[in-house]
Amino acid sequence: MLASVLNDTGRYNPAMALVSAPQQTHRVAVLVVDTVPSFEVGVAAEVFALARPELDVPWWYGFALCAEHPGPMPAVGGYTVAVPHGLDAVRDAGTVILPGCDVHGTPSEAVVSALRDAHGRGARLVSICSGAFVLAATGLLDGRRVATHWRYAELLQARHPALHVDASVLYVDDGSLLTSAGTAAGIDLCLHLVRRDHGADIANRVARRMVIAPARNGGQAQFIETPVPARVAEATTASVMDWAAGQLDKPLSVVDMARQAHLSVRQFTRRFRAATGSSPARWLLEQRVAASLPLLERSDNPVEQIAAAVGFPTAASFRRHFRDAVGVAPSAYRRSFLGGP
DNA sequence: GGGTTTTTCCGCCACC
DNA sequence: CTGGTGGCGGAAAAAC
Repeated sequence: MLASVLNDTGRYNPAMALVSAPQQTHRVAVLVVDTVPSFEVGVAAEVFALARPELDVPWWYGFALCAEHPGPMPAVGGYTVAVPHGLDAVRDAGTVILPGCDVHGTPSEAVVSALRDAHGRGARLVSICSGAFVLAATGLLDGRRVATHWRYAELLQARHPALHVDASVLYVDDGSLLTSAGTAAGIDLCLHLVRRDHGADIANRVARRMVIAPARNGGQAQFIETPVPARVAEATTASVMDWAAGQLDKPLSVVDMARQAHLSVRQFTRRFRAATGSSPARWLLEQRVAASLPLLERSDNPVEQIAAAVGFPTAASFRRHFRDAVGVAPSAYRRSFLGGP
């Protein structure tokens, strides 16, 4: 195990970064404008720069860390990063990531025009946290829904009144312009890009290797996908998921969901997997367990009653699946809340 | 726990 | 030929 972990740490070679992905759309440039935000740059490097020989994909990303003036730059944490690339990397990239920066800074004209040019060429512009301030300076976000860190939402809105700043979502996918909330939401957004490029299955495997949840708890409500022409599989699946999530108290089966989608069970299962990377029954089970958590925490209804309320056929099967998913029995879980510190 | 029945999943193939 | 679709059957999982 240890050996495989060590082998997996993939060396980053700046000289190779821009040639390892043959096509422009596969190149990711991370553009820093002042102090290097260690965590966010690290997230992008982890998702896009790490070698992933275990995945059976036709291509993976090229990666370039860049700044207007390449060379040593201070990083959060008190060390120095030798930024290897200049704005050329932005011109060559299909995806440009703007990690957090000083919200009181003003991006230079060179940076702004490099970003506008990249977007004009069809590149995706992606911000994490306060990176939205740099993106907003280009004017490209005007009239659009935008995510940023909740601490900066008001400031961003005040400075760019034409934006619709939404502080309640993890990220917003507006096709070629994507914005995300505070630091860790950058992980969600980077995985979302992988999902768009390679499908849910590959994205889930990347998430698993990063040892994080493939999609954050709470389902659709926490992120918004605007106009992007949603793929058929995602549209049908999403509406059935909404429908099913609204009546978890009933013992719905995969057959019921397929009927709701007006598809054969076979075809529905196929689309569901294409859209989510999981199977309908597994997803239903996860939803039921997730729905039981607040009931256990906030009510003292008997476990049997909660089992029925979230659609388990019997309390025995609820206990079994709860233990599988959470690690402890429902009663023990509740006790840990009542006892509380 | 252990055995039986039912449900789910997925490769495969035939059909537009 | 390509690509979406539906059904079959057996393995695996869940329910009982």
